[in-house]
Amino acid sequence: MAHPQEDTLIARQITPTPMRLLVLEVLQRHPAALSLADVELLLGHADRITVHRTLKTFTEKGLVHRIEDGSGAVKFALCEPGCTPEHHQDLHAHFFCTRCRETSCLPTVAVPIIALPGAYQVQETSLVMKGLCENCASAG
Amino acid sequence: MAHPQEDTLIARQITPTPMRLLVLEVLQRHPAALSLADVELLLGHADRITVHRTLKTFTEKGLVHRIEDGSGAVKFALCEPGCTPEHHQDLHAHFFCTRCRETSCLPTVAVPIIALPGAYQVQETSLVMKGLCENCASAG
DNA sequence: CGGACGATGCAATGCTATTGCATTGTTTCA
DNA sequence: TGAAACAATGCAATAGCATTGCATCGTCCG
Ligand SMILES: [Mn+2]
Ligand SMILES: [Mn+2]
Ligand SMILES: [Zn+2]
Ligand SMILES: [Zn+2]
Repeated sequence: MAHPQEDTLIARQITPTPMRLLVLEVLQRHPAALSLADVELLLGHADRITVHRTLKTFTEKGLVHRIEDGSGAVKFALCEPGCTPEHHQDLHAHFFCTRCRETSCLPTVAVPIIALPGAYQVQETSLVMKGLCENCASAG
Repeated sequence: MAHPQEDTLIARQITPTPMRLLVLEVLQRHPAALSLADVELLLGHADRITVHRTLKTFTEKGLVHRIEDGSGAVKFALCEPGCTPEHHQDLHAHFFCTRCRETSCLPTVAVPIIALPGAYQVQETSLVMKGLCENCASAG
């Protein structure tokens, strides 16, 4: 067993490959949510498209979730262990810092369940807050 | 007084021009939030960049608000009369239909005020729900 | 009239996401 | 074992949205 990450991938029915292990490591190592460009940069010399498809596979298998924070680029973050592509356990809010442009998960802030008037059928709810993150707020 | 919309623009300190009156009319006529491409299409032969700058001006003056619904394109919708660029009165949720790709304001659904742990400074909160709109849900 | 300023429109560019296709590598099975 | 089948990769190309540069036009003053 070379990498402990292999089990993580296999558990989600993702064939482990060197590239996928590298992307997973980067996601595990960084606390903030990462965009495609972020991952590409952190990996050094990785092909952008392969990383893109890796993240797409991870999303489809329930290993990561997508965060649309309005920054223009979709961010990705690891899911909780219990998540599946259909039923995510980690339905939490996200925070986008307008100063350092970092996006972070707020695992303690649950997305509220809201009853809509009329015949709306809600499939997904996203709650994004913008402002200054803890670092930037204290840095002035 | 040629157009009744002129007063609306003047009240927001926006110089009325033919293009701006046309864009405002389109926004008033359509209940759903509109993207830049939507407005361009509805206007017929309008220059995309001019419409873009018109919407930017409208946003800066507090006449419309931006909606980032994750569709890839930013949507725009008219604000309530009391809104200013700094203090929006209409802090409501939005709904994006995954079938017809229309985005609508939910004026009756207020964005919840959420206290964040730590030193976060929230400037703005966005609550977007995805699913089937009333039309698409009843159409099956 | 002539300058100042704002609005407009065309061209060009940047950035993100996505697809096509050839190649490589690995698994499967006769 | 060897060939077919399949998945993953990487380069090229494309699409779509947003934004900037710059020249032009029009209007408002002085
Ligand atoms: Mn998250
Ligand atoms: Mn709205
Ligand atoms: Zn920050
Ligand atoms: Zn719909």
